[in-house]
Amino acid sequence: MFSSQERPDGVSVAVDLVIFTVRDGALQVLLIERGKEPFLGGLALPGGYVRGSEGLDAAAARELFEETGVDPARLHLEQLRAYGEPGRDPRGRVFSVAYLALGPDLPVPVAGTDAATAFWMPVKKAQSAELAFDHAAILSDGLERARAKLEYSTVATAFCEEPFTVADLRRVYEVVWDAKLEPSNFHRKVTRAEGFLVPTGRHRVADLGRPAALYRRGGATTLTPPLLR
Amino acid sequence: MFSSQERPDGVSVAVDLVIFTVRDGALQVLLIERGKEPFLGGLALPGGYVRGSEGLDAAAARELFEETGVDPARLHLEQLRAYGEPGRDPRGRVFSVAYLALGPDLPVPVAGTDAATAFWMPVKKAQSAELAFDHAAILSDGLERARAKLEYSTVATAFCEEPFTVADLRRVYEVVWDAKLEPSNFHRKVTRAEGFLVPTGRHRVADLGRPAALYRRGGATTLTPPLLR
DNA sequence: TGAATAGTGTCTATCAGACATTATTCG
DNA sequence: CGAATAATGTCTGATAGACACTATTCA
Repeated sequence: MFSSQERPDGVSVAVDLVIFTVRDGALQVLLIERGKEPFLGGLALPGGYVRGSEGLDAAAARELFEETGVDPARLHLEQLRAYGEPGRDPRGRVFSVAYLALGPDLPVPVAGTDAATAFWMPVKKAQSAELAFDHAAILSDGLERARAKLEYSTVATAFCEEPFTVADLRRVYEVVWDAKLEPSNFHRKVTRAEGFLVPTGRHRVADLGRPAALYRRGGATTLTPPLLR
Repeated sequence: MFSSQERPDGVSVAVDLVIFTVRDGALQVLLIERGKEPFLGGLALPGGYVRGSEGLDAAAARELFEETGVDPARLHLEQLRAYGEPGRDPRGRVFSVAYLALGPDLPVPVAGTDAATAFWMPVKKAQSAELAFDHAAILSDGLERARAKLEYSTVATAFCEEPFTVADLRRVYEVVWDAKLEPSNFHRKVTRAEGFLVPTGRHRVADLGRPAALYRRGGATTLTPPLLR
């Protein structure tokens, strides 16, 4: 049905995941130590081939579950972009569609199906490390996407376990943007933004200081007005 | 080297292009009438298979040139996203990476290499028409990306042939956003935005009214402060 | 001069950051 | 009470939209 010129052979498509969480006061990314060639023993983003019967989103959700054991419904998962430079994978022509996943501090992930070891690493450290394939570029794109989305969307709440406080949310912004934010102005802006936070009416008592009001995620996905960096 | 389970066979990767221009006071998209099955005679976005030796960006640039005869360097070209639902192409497992191209009112495009007929169609009309594959969704995603990017980036100038006037640029915003903008406030904002417009010192005399100052694109890619819809 | 478009100035409500102040809890 | 954090209030400068006004051209 196709000439080989029109429809190139030997092509495969994978998904790679940039999974971020806030942990120990730092933005961390889930990495694996590769259990096979190429880059055996090297650091890489989790991922795998898309199966014949599944779509890209489904493949990303499946890989997410296999690598972390976490229900994908509890995380924010969105497509980042596709990568397809001819030399990006020494095995041949492998296209990769990268996904960005954001979630609360997750249980330490289990070993994946590739018998690879998965673990969290601070993003700053991961950017200095040598990552396999073009994963350094994918990580960089994922970080920039996450930073940008915090401005004009409500995804920052994906990093928070419900219920959460305004200070919890502020620490997410501070860690992702690597910047200090004025607590009182931040409080005013996020509580006034329509559909961002829903008060639970309850409070969380800390070791010190006035108890903070607890919130759940609101229904809005876009943040109006945006919170500018 | 690979088991068939790990690396699925019979997979191909294509690029599809959402090419927008402003023409006759409306946002228009480049469509082709398909010259072969499937969807023979139907309307579709231009596109084609990625070749063995080229990357995604290169494939998009090549297809752009083949469909429009226009030097890709003169257009803004960026990746939109990847599409890969199993049933999206009746020929089999075809992944598509969609690109968004924005350019000034281009010469009427030439027939493509697939012996297909290419032509401009107003976006509103194209959204009512039946498009092949999942191209209606791709067009919709492209339109939303273009609308959003006009807010916080300088890409709107990609629609203007240099040199251009502030009114030319305003008409781009009005057509893409489908909204009227206050001319005087628009003028103030775009001329003050750092790196957006570079004055040429020259003016364009119209049939009527005071001659308008002519500008070229500035070096900035992000628009600060953003122009909100 | 009148019509039309370009460009500037002005007014006001709103919103940002900065920071003071009050509220609530624990030790 | 003192320390610490949460939450509200206040002040000021910047900006947005609305719109008046001036500038420049052609017929």
